[in-house]
Amino acid sequence: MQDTIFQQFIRPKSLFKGDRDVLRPSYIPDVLPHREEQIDQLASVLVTALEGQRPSNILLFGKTGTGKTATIKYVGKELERATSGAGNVHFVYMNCEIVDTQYGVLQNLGNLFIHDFESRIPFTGWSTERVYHILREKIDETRRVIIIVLDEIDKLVSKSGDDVLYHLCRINEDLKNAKVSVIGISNDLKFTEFLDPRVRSSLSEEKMVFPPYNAEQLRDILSQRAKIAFDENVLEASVIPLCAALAAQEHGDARRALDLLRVAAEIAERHGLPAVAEGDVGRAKNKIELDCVTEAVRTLPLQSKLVLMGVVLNEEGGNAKLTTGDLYETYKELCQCTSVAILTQRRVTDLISELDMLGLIHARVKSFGRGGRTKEIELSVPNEEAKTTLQDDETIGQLKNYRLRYQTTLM
DNA sequence: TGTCCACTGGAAGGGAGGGCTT
DNA sequence: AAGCCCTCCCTTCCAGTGGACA
Repeated sequence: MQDTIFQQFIRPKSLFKGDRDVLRPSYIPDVLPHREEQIDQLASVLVTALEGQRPSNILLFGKTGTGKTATIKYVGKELERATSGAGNVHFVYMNCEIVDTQYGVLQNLGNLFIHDFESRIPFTGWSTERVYHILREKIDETRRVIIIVLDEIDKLVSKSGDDVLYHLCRINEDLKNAKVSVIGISNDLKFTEFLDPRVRSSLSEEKMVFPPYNAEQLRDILSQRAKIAFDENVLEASVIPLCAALAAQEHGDARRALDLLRVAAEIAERHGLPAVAEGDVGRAKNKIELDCVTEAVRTLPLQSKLVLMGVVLNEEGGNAKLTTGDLYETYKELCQCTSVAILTQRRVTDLISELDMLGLIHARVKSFGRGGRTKEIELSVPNEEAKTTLQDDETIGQLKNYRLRYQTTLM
């Protein structure tokens, strides 16, 4: 094989033993280290379902990567296993970041109980009230205890209010044969403040908080998965502790720790190395951060891209901090250049807030006394990265080598 | 102490676009 | 075809505001 034209393309032996999905956060292992307490607590509440009774509604809190989703899915699996054969408990999971409207949640839930394709609830067209009616009917027909898990429930509430939760919390009053209990999962401890008091008390019959993992616990989690994912001696001794330490710094995020390990291994593999070294973890960290930025920028709507481009070009022109007014002027200029409709300043302030929430820019309200009160805006990601990704957009691409006409500097 | 600037950010509502019902 | 419903994106209107300045 040596000296043939194929030599350079031969892929080195994979560093992964088998399925690399083991290192993805979506993988649910058979054992969840350091979540025994939470599992027991959940089991003690949900055991009621096995007796055919409605378990209390539960709210789970905890930052990202603290194992909330994995734990609840694990418990759900166990619960269904415990009832195998009888099947009198049905466990339903829904992520409210993906389905984030009232109608959407009811429609998706409803369709889980409708197996006949013809009579499925359409994704639009019906009144919410009607969808709720069907859902209630279908749930009642099951004659089971239904446990509905709403992940990222805070996203649903902040976007569409608490009407769905109100419906779901009082659905039992209208059911004759089935029983429903709701489990909400949230990153945000304070989200219940926005709920109607009746919904709040009903939903938080039981509350649980998932603490962040510390570095030691993260090491255990990584070691457990690494055993499944890699052969021995593929990881240098310092790799897992380093991944764990880096993730522990970020509020003990197990998801981040797993990503670091997986990406580090992929990098080492691509370089044809026989093992993963400490340096690969550093490279993985940079790659993950950069990928997050490019992905966030790439998927922005055009108007937001133009606003961001305004920030990028201002920074390039030496105007690193700008006000809403300045940015709006730049934005209008860019719209004219690209023949895009100009939005109002009110709308652009919302886009600025969205970019801020995505972490692409940093905008804080600042008062300049008689100079008025406005936002001070700066880019919070590398300029080059943002610009290159923005220019991949067909419309923004027209602005290559564009120099701003309007330029001011902040006092 | 009051004024005033340049906004901020809430509220209400319009209209386009998707699709169902009658 | 007309009449609904729901969501999304956007506009219009406007009360509220932190702090420099007179």
